[in-house]
Amino acid sequence: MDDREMARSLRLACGQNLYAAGSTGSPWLLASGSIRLDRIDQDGERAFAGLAVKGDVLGAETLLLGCYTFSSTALTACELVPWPGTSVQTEPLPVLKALADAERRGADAVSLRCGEAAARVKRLILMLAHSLSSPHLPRRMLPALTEMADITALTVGTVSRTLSTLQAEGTLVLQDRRRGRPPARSG
Amino acid sequence: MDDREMARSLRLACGQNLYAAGSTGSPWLLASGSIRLDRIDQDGERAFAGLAVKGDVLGAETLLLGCYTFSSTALTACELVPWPGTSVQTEPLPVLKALADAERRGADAVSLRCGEAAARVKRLILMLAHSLSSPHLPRRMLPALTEMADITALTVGTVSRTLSTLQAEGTLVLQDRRRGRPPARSG
DNA sequence: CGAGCACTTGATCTATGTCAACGGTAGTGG
DNA sequence: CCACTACCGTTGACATAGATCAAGTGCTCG
Repeated sequence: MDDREMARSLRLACGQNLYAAGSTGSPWLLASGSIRLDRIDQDGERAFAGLAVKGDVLGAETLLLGCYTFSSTALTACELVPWPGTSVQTEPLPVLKALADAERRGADAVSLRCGEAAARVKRLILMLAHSLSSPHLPRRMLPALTEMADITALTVGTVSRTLSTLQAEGTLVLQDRRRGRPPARSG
Repeated sequence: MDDREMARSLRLACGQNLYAAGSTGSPWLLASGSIRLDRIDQDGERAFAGLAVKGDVLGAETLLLGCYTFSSTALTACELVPWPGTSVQTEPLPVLKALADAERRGADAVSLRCGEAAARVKRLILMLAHSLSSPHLPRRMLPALTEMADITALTVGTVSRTLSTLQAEGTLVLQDRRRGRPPARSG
């Protein structure tokens, strides 16, 4: 990333939207944080469709379609840079990277719906914190329980109980227990 | 598709593998039928990762990586043609089509894990039969119950009961009730 | 200080899993 | 042609993970 791109980079607070499905725009590279992708299902409901983490490319489909297929919302604070940046857009290689990302993302999202509640929540936390080595996790790294519940197809209550169990076992150590109300959203 | 490609096209019987994760190869376009994609999860288990239907591109990641990311197995009889065929591989457009397919596939796979058993099974059947207009569905269009159970994260018993209910309701009409043992597999 | 939201926790209910028995179909080998 | 075998699918009885409903705590903001 050169200086121009650095200047065009974008920060999102937890809960902010990056873009909405159908709106026009261009692709982004997620430099840090985690983002939730949603689409409108056949019932008109906004439904979870994927999870993007550090290093992933988002919205590459705009190169083909001009507009975004999914909506995207920051699960935690995020940093984004324009993509593919200075390299020529007609080269296939960066697009193939986006393709590989999209495939892995889809498979990961499916795996968050497999198995028991504890396994699902653990897997989600590992995906969100996969760069961290210690089990000590700042609470702010995790999205709200409502989000985690949505992503894992569990309920808030179950996620809460599961997290308590994991902490009691020592599997997970969260540093600041409570979240409180998030900062006011501007999106 | 020109004559050369037609000649290189491939037919798969229900249950046959097209390729295995990690093996070398090139992309395919699924001309008819449905294919299940799997990957090896962190426990070494083969886990459902996506569902490809008529018109989808499979294995586009080989253009980047040389080898397949997922394993692929025919859920029903399939016809495949090499992709991107005669068009130049360095052009980004076909790759972008593969990208869009991969994204939709991921979101569809997630949606098959949402909601109650009946809704999940219904959604799967619609995806497999989306080209059909009538509710009358030849049983051979559907994959084995074990596959459907795996894909929807239900059990064989539940899928069976759900299908019975849907048929009793008249929501679904299957034409030949039973499947029996599938033909001997050569792959 | 009051309102609203995020989270926790308890009691109860239920959809679905588990376990098990059975029948039907297709392939196999005599 | 007829067992024999191996699955695939169906169905029932029972167990349970997680949903639902509900009450309560503690943030943060205005």
